Amino acid sequence: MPPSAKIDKVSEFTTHRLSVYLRCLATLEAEGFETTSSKELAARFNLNSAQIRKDLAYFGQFGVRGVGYPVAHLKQQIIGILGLDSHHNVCIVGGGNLGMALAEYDGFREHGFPIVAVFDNSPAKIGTTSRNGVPIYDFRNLNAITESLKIEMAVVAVPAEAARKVCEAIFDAGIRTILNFAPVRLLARPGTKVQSIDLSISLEGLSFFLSNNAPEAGQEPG
Amino acid sequence: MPPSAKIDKVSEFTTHRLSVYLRCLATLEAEGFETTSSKELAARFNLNSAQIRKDLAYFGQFGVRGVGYPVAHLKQQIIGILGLDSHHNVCIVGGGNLGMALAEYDGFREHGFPIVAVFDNSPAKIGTTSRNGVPIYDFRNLNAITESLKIEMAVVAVPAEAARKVCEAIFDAGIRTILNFAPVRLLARPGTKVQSIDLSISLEGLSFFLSNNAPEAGQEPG
DNA sequence: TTCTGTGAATACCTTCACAGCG
DNA sequence: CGCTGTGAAGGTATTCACAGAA
Repeated sequence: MPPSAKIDKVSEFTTHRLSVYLRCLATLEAEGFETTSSKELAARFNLNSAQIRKDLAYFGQFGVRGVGYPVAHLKQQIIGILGLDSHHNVCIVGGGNLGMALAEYDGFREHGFPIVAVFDNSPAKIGTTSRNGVPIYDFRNLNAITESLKIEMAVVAVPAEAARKVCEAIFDAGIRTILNFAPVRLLARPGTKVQSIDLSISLEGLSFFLSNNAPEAGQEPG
Repeated sequence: MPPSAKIDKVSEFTTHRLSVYLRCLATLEAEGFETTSSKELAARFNLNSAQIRKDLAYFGQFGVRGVGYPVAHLKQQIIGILGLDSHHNVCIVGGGNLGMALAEYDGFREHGFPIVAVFDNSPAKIGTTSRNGVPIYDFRNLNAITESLKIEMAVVAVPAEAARKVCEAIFDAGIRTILNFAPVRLLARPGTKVQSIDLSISLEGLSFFLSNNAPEAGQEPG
């Protein structure tokens, strides 16, 4: 069977874990390991070894029974599966506080996602660059610049009110993936994908924890 | 029964959704609505109405059968449940690229999570402030400053290699909640909570999507 | 009647446990 | 033997569907 046969069935949980495995394999490779096992990988984080085997089995038979997985080869396979063998140009939409912060963060580039443009609608900003040299363009030129710079992903960092409209414009420009920081549930069109990172939700989840878990025992309910 | 009786059973999915409901209620209140229903809330995002009723039922009986939920009251209840009726002081550990970007992002403060300190170990940075005036302290003074500034949450923005050690130090200082940006699985101690935001994983998930979903139909497997 | 609150049913994800290959 | 790959079992989250209160 072709390795892509099961690919529709893989959940986001699985693909997220693939990223984690990839990281671990990079470490193992750097440490000189040539082979590893699902058990060893599982021990490195807090995971079940069957989970790892199952995740990998969605994409092919990478292991050798009785032996384990060849580190370098498996790493290369996961890179291929995740599409990380080539760069993906990214733009940031929204040159405000968060947008500029993200534009100036090197982590994107280091992981193969270079930020090639910021889009904003403020005349004061358009034509300038971020501190690390990313040019700020007029959002109205999104379509043309997306094409000329081969942009494949957009990071949405606009206020909540604007997010939905901006999202539509991004899809219209032919960008099919969005990393959304606006506190809004954006709905992907068929053939597109939205991944949301919601700082408020994360913080409020921690706040909930603080409210409902006293520092040291104590509060008996009822 | 006391409203806290079921509180142990609520999953993170539920608390995250509570944040979403809260936002929606704030909008509805601003729009002048006095009452809403699980159906109406469900329609606003893409959710099932039973889900909403169930989520809310963990914490009490806020609705009126045949009528719905009183917007202002429910909003206030959720604020209470999430512990958002008071501020939570936050520190950022790691004054690098991402850490400073986050320190200069106003969103935290606007949502009731003021950033009161950045910790770093670089002598060049210690004693200076971020562009918006957050002081940068020596990480070795974490314990004392945590106490004097009443810090309740830490944002971890250090390189992967340092994250685990930093996490331990944060817990030792008495901070019980961490928002982790380092690409490492951190394990919470009993009585503490770690919430991770992993930009690489999010980006790689989008990359996977791009690799496995052609722009318009086409790739027949097999 | 309308809409909540909730047991039952379903779908999904994870873990177990083992057959089968090297 | 050891470890992978995988069906079966177990958990958890979501959705259905309806009894019951206003």
